[in-house]
Amino acid sequence: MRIATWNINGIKARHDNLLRWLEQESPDVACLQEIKSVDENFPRKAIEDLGYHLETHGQKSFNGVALLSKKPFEEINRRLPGDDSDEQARFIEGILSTDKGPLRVVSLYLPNGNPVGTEKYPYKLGWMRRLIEWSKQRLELEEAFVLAGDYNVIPTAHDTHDHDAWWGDALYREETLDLFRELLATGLTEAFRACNDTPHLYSFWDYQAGAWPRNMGIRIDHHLLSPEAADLLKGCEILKDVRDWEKPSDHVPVMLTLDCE
DNA sequence: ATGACAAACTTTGTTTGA
Repeated sequence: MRIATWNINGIKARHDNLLRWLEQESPDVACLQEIKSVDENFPRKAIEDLGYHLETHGQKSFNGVALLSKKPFEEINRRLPGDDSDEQARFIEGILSTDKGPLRVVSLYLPNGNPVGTEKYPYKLGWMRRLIEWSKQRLELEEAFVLAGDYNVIPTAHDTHDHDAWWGDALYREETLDLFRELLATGLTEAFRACNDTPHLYSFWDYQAGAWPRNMGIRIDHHLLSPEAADLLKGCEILKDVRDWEKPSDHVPVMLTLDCE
């Protein structure tokens, strides 16, 4: 089973790219972020015509996540627990049946948190603490799950083109990395780094300043696996060619392969 | 030293993103 995560930066702007990519790669599951659409306006038909079941958790203008799956979802849960006042659409969980048992797949869009010093940064840290709690509770089930998404976290200096340029940013500073490590320490495996120790491979390149042609990127889109999912890990790769397409997102898809059907 | 790019809506500027 192949499970992609991709921040598409707007379904309206990326609809044709998404369709072309789904036809080309044919992932079993796709976790999308920044759909930037309310659920009622999400263009479903062409995606469903490719054979995908589609569930969204959208909001107007910003944020928004979606799950696509060739298999039907047994259950869908929207919103990350822990703060009923949080109105931002950043989390959707689906449960699938596989030949190795149930598999939970989450598409998440972790808050950016910039600028540090505004209310946005403590919102990010609070969201990460809620995700840690979610992970601890789900791990008690001892089932396979995949937390896939745009984490807005640069895990290590190997995941940026320039440590000094990024250090201190909300994506790459002590408090952020402490909580990311705490999340991993609940018992999760970061799939890409479990498969590939080559430094300076990225999943995001800014639209500005020629960041893509100069390869000034960061790796912030991740799959975190429960132990039961990590036992099924076969591979994980960044599909960077998509960044060269016409009208690209600033993120590229990252594709996880698990040994289940 | 500065700005630089894209998307959506608040739409001919502003807000957000990273």
